[in-house]
Amino acid sequence: MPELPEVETMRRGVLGVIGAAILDAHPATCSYRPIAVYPAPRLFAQRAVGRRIVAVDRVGKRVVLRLDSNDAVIFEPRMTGLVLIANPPNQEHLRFRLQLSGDVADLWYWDRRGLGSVRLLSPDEFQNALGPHKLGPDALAITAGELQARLQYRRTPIKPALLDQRIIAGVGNLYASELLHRAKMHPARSCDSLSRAAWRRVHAALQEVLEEAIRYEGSTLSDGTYRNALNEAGGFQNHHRVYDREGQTCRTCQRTAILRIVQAQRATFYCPRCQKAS
DNA sequence: CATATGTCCTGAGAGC
DNA sequence: TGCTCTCAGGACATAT
Repeated sequence: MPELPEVETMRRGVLGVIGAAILDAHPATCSYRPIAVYPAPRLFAQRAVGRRIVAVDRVGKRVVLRLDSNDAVIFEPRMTGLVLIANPPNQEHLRFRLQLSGDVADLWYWDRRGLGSVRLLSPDEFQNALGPHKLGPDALAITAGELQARLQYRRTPIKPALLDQRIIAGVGNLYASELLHRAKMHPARSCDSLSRAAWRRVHAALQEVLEEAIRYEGSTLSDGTYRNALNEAGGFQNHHRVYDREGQTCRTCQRTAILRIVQAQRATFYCPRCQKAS
């Protein structure tokens, strides 16, 4: 489940494509149901071929190639997507290929479950699909005040609220649990019960955990799906304090077993001693 | 508007 | 051992 740290790692891994021109753009032959490609492949290629890549950005949990035509190519990995410049984990889940000019390796989109997408959007389309009414401020750029202002009157539990991309972009299920543990905040605490000091704690923990996870190049869970652009595993899974650690001892208090609960149909992990309910 | 639920997809792992 | 079943969760559609 690539979240902000994993997608940022993918982005950094493909910065070498900046300056290259797109020679061809097409779905990979794949026996599975095709992933979403927009516009349809023929038109996609028509608009992409011959254009030069001028920047590689991240927008929430997506990798974005900016083209000299002002169009953008958006890779959205969702659960199991990868943006690669070498050695895919296997051939059968390769979904899309961008052939590039010069010495630059081709850019591949690989996706085991195929829930992700590859899109080419005009500036208008980009605004409609990924503009500020669809996505909140980036999790690495948001201030403590903005975070508080956007959530403080909600009556929902804080953990699922942090997953709402219109509020804040980039946080997913894994890092929501991790950041709340660092903030010593119970995941079921109602947003409208948090003090200003508590919001500052949550904000500081958010920055901390994302920056640390980026340093370790993201989390590769036991299914091994997530890889960086060179098909290497991340390292942050070894530093998780709660995620996927049900029944194991809390690394902070050294005495309490981590609990797993379900909120909004998603698994939440927390330490009942370090993250008090009130 | 806010909030809740169902859906897509594949493969790992559980249970019998 | 081999089969069937559940589950993982990002984003979006639809319902309340």
